[in-house]
Amino acid sequence: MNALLTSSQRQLVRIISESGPLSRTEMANLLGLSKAAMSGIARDLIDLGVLHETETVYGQGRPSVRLDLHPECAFFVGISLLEDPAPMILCDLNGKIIARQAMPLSRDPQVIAEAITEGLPSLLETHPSAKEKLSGIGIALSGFVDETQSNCVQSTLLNWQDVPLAKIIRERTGVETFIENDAKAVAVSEKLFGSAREIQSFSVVSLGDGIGCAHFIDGKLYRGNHGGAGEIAHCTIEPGGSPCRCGKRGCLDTVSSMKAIKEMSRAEGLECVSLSDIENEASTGNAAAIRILHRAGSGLGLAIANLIQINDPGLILITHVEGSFDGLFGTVVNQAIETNVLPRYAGQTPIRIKRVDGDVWARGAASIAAHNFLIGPNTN
Amino acid sequence: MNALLTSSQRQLVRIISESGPLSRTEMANLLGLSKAAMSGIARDLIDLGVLHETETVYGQGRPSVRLDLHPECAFFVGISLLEDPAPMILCDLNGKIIARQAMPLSRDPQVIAEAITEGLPSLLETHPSAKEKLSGIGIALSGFVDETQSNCVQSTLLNWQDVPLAKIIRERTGVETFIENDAKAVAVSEKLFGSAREIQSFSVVSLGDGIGCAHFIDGKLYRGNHGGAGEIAHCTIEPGGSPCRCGKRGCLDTVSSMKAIKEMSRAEGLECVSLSDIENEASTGNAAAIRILHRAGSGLGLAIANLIQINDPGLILITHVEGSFDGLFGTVVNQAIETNVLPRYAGQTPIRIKRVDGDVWARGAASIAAHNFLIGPNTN
DNA sequence: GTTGATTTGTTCATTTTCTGAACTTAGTGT
DNA sequence: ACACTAAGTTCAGAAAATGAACAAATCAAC
Repeated sequence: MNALLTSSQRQLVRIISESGPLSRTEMANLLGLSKAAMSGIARDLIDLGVLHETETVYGQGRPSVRLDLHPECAFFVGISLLEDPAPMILCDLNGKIIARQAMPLSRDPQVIAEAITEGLPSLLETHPSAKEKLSGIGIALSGFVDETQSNCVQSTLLNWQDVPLAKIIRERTGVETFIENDAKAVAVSEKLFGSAREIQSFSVVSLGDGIGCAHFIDGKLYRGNHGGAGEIAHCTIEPGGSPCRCGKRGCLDTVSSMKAIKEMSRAEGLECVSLSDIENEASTGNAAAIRILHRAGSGLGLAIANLIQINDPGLILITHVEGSFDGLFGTVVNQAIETNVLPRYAGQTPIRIKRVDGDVWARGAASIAAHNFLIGPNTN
Repeated sequence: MNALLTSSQRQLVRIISESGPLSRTEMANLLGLSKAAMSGIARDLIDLGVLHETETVYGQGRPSVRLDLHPECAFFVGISLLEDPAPMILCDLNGKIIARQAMPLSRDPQVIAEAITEGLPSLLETHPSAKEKLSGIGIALSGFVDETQSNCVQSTLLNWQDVPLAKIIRERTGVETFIENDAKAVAVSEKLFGSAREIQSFSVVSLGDGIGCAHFIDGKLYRGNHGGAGEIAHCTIEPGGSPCRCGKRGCLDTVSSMKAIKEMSRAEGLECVSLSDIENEASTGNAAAIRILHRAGSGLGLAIANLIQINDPGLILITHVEGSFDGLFGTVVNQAIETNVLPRYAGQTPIRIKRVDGDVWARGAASIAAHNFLIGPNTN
């Protein structure tokens, strides 16, 4: 369906998805086209059901009519391979989740493809036009993905090496499929559906059992030369520090990930299932808890400060699933960022904290499919 | 002159400047145009004197003829405001330096504009067609420059705050003028004229009295949200370390810049005018010299390792004016990079060392003008 | 109210740009 | 000398964008 759009039509879809609803005149200016050309392109896209007219904006002169993407012109399926069972969601172009189900996780690509094929019909049944308008499947996983978003180059969690997962699923289901690293998928969903819509360059730091990070640069996901951009978790934060599972020492992952915080707590004899537990201990004055949170927060703050110094992003978005960010940990993180960023910049880079729910990964996965639908593989 | 090129013509110029000489068929494929369209566009550009035919490549079938930019279709002037007197060079589209002269440095933009206007005629006289084909002036300076490459937002060295230098010079000389941060200018010249031509994403780290850094990402200079991308010099490398002139502590600048190395040497009673001096001391076993070089090298290596982890560039190009990089310092830098990069990546990111001469900044400045001529301000 | 100013969006003839197909050109391989 | 291959050209026709005139929908002012 996307293939039958002309290049101008695709450009238009792209700027609307980036800038939100726009009038025809605004779009003409943004694309450098004449009003006459715009008029035709907009009409065609409305006829195709891709665009629709929304609010009317009154000013001096004839009011302008904003055009927006029709949320139900395309549907996407997103699957997260980070949990077992693997969540599987159906959502529309606005990122609205329409249906949710789960499938068994497997390490065998063929079995995954089979499970998806089996799960699809019941998922698509939840909306009358989802089946015919299904435009892509997205998959989020922990690991490295190549630039075609088709092959998983390496995944420790899944024990994969050069697995052409997207191709296998594409062949099995007949639906366009793309895979992506978990953190990068979250960044794309924040750009497409979330709070970073209008920001061209930003970084997402996702805090969970591990620490993920991904960058948008000049409006595009930057994947890095080997797909490894954003591997902040293995920045050395404490030179000569504790050994990390990656083989080196003092990685951010050994200090500030939830996994590390839990382990350090356990070593100190503290009960810690979630961040709140140790925050509670700290608030009652437990020295060990305070020490752990301080160390973790300073580490994460330093890493983010380095990121700011190196890339000067327009926003740092910290996403977390754990309890809260208002306690000692969050405070220390913010302080550490402040003290390690060039004073000229301190406070200049907005830091936004966002608590996310269990749907992040699946929704991120769906956004990968949506992104490929909206922007397409080619950057023409 | 550039203004009269059509958008297709400009696209073609851009891909040749990025990929080097190409045959018409190759260009047609890269741009997604038909051979017929290419034929016409190429003919027009050859008639305009922008392109010319170079080697003929024999294979099966009719041989293909590579087209390249005509080096003398445009000339550029580059000026470095980093030294007094300020070097001023004339170069062609290949970055070949045709003439060199100098002008007095000033902190008054009007005086600078005046000095340039006075210096231009004699510089342009050195080549018969330079005057009529002068296509831009580029200026490199130490400080922050806005995204239009026209205003200097802030420069400590020149004691400037929001100085519209490019506009002033443009008005005074009537020539298109762009300014840029020194490190970013070097990155552009390496992409355009240097050893990073074919690499889409890379970072340049320039080591001198200070430490500069700039990134190319997906074929474009990434300036950062406030023009501050690459301010690696003020990454915290030694938490709680020595105070830096920026106001914080333990910045890379206080450990690994030539300025820092020289100061540390002096504090230890060692004579140190250039890096070679202290390298010599170290090679004779002087413990203090070894300690200083170790500390400086580890710091720089750690910072570069962080950069690799965060951005996964396709190349790190370290430029330096000082003596050599084969001694202890260079060895320690490389070791520190190795030990602080995720083992999976270690050795995957090429590190290239390049000794540069005194023309770097002026040539970098000229490349900024060339870049604006070739790519244009608009990314259409 | 009515009128004028103002800006959005449409229509249509014209121009610009690109394509497809046939063709020419300049080689290689046998 | 002969077919074979691929590069590049030509040209008629299709596609896309433009400019200018115009219709539409509002505000502001009298």
